[in-house]
Parts: sequence; structure tokens; C-alpha cells
Amino acid sequence: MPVTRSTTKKTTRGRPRKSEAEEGAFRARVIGEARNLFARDGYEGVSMRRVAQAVGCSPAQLYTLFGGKRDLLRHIWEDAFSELADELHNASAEKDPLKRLHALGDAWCRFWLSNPDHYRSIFLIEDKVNEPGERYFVETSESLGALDLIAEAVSESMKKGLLRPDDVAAVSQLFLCGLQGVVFNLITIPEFPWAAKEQMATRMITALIDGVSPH
Amino acid sequence: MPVTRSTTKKTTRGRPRKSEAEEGAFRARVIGEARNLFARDGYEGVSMRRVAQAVGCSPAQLYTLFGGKRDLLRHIWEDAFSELADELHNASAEKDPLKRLHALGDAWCRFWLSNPDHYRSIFLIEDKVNEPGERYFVETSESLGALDLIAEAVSESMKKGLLRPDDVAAVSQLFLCGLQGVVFNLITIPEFPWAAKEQMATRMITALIDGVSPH
DNA sequence: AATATTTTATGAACGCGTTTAATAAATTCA
DNA sequence: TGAATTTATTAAACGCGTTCATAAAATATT
Repeated sequence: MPVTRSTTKKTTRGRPRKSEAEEGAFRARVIGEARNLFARDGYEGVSMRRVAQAVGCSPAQLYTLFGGKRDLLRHIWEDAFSELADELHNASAEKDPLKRLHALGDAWCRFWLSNPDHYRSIFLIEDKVNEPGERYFVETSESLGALDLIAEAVSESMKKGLLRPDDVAAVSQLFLCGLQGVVFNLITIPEFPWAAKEQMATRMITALIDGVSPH
Repeated sequence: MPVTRSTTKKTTRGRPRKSEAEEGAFRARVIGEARNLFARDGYEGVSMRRVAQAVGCSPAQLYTLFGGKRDLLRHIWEDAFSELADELHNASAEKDPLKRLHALGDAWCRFWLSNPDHYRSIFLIEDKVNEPGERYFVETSESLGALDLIAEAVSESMKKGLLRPDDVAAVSQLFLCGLQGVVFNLITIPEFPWAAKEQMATRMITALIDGVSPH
């Protein structure tokens, strides 16, 4: 066995590796082209072959930089997530923790409901469910960053006696689930005659807040 | 234009149509084989070609009886749904409408959480979102039958003053969303450290009931 | 028996995501 | 200048869901 894999080979014999800058530039170009195509024709409407053609490389080469089509898509989400992060940040400006909690939930729902295509691409997929470790949702810090903000508001509310003392994580997750449920149903079953489609998110938030309030 | 398409042609000239019995038997056979395969190897793990081979016909013929792979799957759900319907029916035995509401939500969540593969196959799909009209979820009466039972419990609870008077449909849908959110999150992000995974459904139900209770 | 007609069944193809074996390119060493 | 070696790139293939033109089958009419 080679005792130590020398940290940096002084001289290598074969073809040199692409510089990180080169690789980064190529990645960026692929992501850019893919974003355009996805935006125009949707995730399902764009094939890897088409992305490759737009970039000017072979389909196979895409797989040297990205794990697959979904992984490629993930790099595009990050824009969406940062936009969501902005809105959550704005919502966090509210001082009163209960109002903030409400604002956070509202922002979350409003964002996804106005970006249903993103939502579908991200959450509605059954592929490769059992791939352990790297999971897109948990991976993307911005996503569960919302949970952190919620947890903060919940914790603060409990300290101030605005919410019944309880397991902060559990209550926060309850909120996330409620919001997720509203968004999920409204997006996946849009033709169902939902009562008060607009107020449903607000309704969920107020109901949950009431439900975990003192008395 | 042919004035009247005669209701039943006395004699037709070409090859006679397959009798409904024949067609039904064939359908049943396909569904049976498909169910076995899906149960063994999962939805993604079974190809139409394999189903056809198991049945003993060409892949193309499957498309004369079923709209596609997903449509084929839908016929298999119906078992699952009727099982769910049974459990919901049991839950409906409870007289007290609030307790019944709780039992219904509990049954719903427990069912899906113990059949995550079914859940994923049914709910987690982004294909053909915009096909108008025939939508699997709404279509399957058993599914929103749960909503009817919930609505009944909600309505009765309101009449008895156990819940704050409100739009019955809206409140019922709120419950469905909350439950859906819990199940969705627990199933799609199983590796996340959910606090109190088991009690989460109960927590959601009680919180929502509290949230829409008087005072 | 031959033909026309209607329905059933399928072989072959399409584009898809992805893998892989082979090739091309770029460098160091002899 | 070659040969060796390492990396980059791709052509070809696989199995997939699905479609469609065509073939096969089964009947009524001539």
C-alpha cells in the first residue's frame, strides 16, 4: 500500500487536470444554460441532451460535473432558496415573536404558492428516496433555515408566555408541517374547490398559534 | 351526417369486439401481475415491459387497457384505499364528534405512515400536472371520502358547540392539510431528526382542535 | 371460397436519463 | 522524437415509457 498519498505531487506525468477556475466556469455555463431552458420549458420539458447541445458538449460530459438531471436542477434552486431566504429575513424584522411567527409562515406559503413549479420540482419527486446521506431538502440549508427562524420565534414566544411551554423543536416542526400541508395540497390539487384558497395559510397559522397558546 | 347511430347494430361485419367479461378478466390478470411486481420491486423497479412479460402480452397491448404505467398503478391503489376506508369507517364509530375527529385524523396518518411506499407512489409525482379533468387524487372517491367524514365530524362538533362556529368546509380542509403536512414531511424526509415522530400526528390534531375550539 | 370489414395485437421506433468502453488530448520521461 | 501516462471527452449502448404503422385475427357478405 502507498504509505502516504503525497499532498501535492510536484510533477505529474499525464494530462494535467482542468484548473478549478476552468471547471467552475464550465459549471456556471452549464447551470446558466440549464436555467434558461428549465425556465422556458419546465423540468420535464428539457432533456439532458438538449442542455448538452445548448452548452456545446456531449450529454455524457454533463455527468462528470453533475450527478444527474436532478442534481443539475439543485444548483438552480439555490437562487430560489436565496429569494425565499430574503423574504424570510424580511419577515424576521417583526419584533413581536408571535407576529413574527405569523409573518414567517405567511412568507413561506406565499413564496411557494407563487412558485408552484419550483415547488413541484423540489418536493414532488419519488426518485431515489432511499439514497442515504445526501438529501436535497435537508441539504439545502436555506430550506430548513426557515425552521430555525420559526424555532427562534417559537422559543421567544414561549419565554414571553405567549405560547404554552413545550418542546420548542416539536412545536416548530408542527408549524412547518402545517404550512407544508397547505402548500402541498393547494399546489398538487389546484382544481379542487378549496374553500378560501387565499386565507388558508393564514387560517392554518392562526389555528396552530391558537392551538398551542396558553389556555 | 349519419342521422342516428343505431344503438345496437344487429350484425357487424368485422372481427367482433372482445366481450366485457373477457376484457375484464384480462384487466384483472394484468392488475394482479402488476400488483405482485410492484409489491416486490416497487413502482420504479418494475417496467411496463416486465409487466407485459409476466402477463404474456406485448407492452403495447397494456396501453389499450390502461392509459399508462401510472394509470395501471391507480387500479392497484384501490385496494389500499379501501383498506384506508375501512380504518376510517372504524374510526367513525366513535360517537363524540371531537373524539371522532381525532380518531379519523389518527387513522389517516397511521395508515399512510405505515404505507409510505403507497404514499409516495400516489402523492409524490410531478408528471402531467396540468392534465385537466381526470386527476387521480380527487378522482379516487375514497381519498376525499376522508374529507367528507372529517367534515361531518366538524359540522357536528360545531353544532354541539365543541368547535367555534365557522365555515365547515374550510375547517375540514384545514385538518386535512395539517395531517397531510405531517405525513408528507415524515415520509419524504425520514432522516431528519423529527422530534416525537410518533406523536406528531396526535400533536397536530390536538393543536388544530384547540386552535378552532371556542375561547 | 374469396373478399371486405372491423377489431385486436404487436414490432419497430422515438426520445429519454444514464453508464461505460473506447478514444482523444495533454503532459513527462527516456 | 517517440513512448508512457494521466485526464478529458465522447460515441454507443441499455432499459425505460410510450406511440404508431402494420400485421393478424375474426367475422359478414358476395
